[in-house]
Amino acid sequence: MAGRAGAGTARRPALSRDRVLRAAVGVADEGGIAALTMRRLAQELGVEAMSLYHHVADKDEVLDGMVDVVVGEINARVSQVDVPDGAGWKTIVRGRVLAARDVHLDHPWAPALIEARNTTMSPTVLRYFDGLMADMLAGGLSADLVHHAMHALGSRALGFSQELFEENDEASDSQVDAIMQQRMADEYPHITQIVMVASHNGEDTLGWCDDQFEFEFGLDLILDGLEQLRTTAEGGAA
Amino acid sequence: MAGRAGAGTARRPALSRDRVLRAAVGVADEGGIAALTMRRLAQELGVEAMSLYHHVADKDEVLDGMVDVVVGEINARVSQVDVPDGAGWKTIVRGRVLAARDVHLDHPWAPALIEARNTTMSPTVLRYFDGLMADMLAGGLSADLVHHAMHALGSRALGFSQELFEENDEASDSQVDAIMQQRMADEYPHITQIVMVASHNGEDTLGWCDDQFEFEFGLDLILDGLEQLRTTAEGGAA
DNA sequence: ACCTGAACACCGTTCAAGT
DNA sequence: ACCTGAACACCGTTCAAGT
Repeated sequence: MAGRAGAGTARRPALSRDRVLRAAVGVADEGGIAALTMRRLAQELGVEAMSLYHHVADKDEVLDGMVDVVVGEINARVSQVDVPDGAGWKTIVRGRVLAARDVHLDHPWAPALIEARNTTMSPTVLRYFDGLMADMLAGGLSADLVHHAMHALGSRALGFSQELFEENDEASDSQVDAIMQQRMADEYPHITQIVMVASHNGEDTLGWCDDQFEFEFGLDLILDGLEQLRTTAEGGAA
Repeated sequence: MAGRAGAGTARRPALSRDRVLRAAVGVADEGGIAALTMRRLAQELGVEAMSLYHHVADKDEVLDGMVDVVVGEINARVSQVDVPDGAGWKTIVRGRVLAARDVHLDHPWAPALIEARNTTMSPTVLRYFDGLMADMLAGGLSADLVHHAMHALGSRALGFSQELFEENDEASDSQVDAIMQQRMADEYPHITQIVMVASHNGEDTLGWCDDQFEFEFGLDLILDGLEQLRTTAEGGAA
């Protein structure tokens, strides 16, 4: 239709903030967040590094924008989750949060980035939180309790919890294991005991945690606690 | 006693791994973690940057070491907390965790660093966790439940929770506020409602969260939930 | 208007020397 | 053995110039 090049037809899609951010997410998905340099990002877009600065102020804006892209995906997915008609607030909130968690599985760098920069005030994030709070208020929690609930959930509200026991690739070195295990048993008997029980329950000694189960366990613990506060005193802890 | 210089008397304390790490903590306490460069750290110690590499392999080792220093402080403080004699496991664990939290107040960079690098496997951190698990096991929680409990606590076990609603300095710009508040009320009605209630309860609109209260609220919610699981079915969630 | 090349000020780190 | 100076390979970013 349009005659001038780059009007609507676009031979190569013109550079834009949106395209920059999406490319950044792609780079991070492939190579991790450390692989994301301005030069690498430019290369991905077939352009010189300095061209990026016409669409984003600096790298910080790129990082914030990436969080926005991910939370945007979360919002999209959350709005598709259909809830059983008579579902209680716990079920609804649970569904939202687990949907959010699913998105993070595609972007393993996202949780750390969300925490590192405190991107809480972007419209995308605010929209997500607003929806979550709406569900709780509709469920009969007082405004006060909803406030505390958000704090109690912390990053769980956004679908992740910092895994303090991350997979440690080096740990599978089995020569060290034999010696280490004895050392461990001596010096940290209680950790050892817990690890033993956990590994009897399921997978092997290392990489022994079912992350999905543990996430849901913690989430349910908090939601159940909140429900109990709702039905009794309301507002204060303990 | 010793004749040779640098044996025990030490005119200027010789460079050592320990002195490097302590200096690093000092730099981060003053200027934040971003201020910590190898060159700045060397300068702090009155030495050339490259001298550091005789005591630490690289910057990563410095960062891991800093976490160790902080968790070392936590262990020191935790061991001083005296518990009332007939105290239950909840009180004991609560006391440990809140003592840990106190330490982080001196090192605001530490939580983010602990999460960024997964320093869970250092002896210092393992000792802390072992003690925490010991308290729970002694309190009658099954090994299985202790395992889930650690996951549910997440970073709270180490005395912090990522504040998703961090203080935002810029937000105090009151010219923007008037317009923003209306915008906020329109677009995010539930957030607005919760903020209003919270600000009526105590301090002003912004910086409206009592972090200490919220931390204890979340902690108690989890501990109470665990106690309930202990006294009933044990082991599984929900 | 958008994009570029060269350059600047900074990193962490290596290497060959110094004592 | 410990420490140093110069250098290398990378950053993010600025600036003057191209079209």
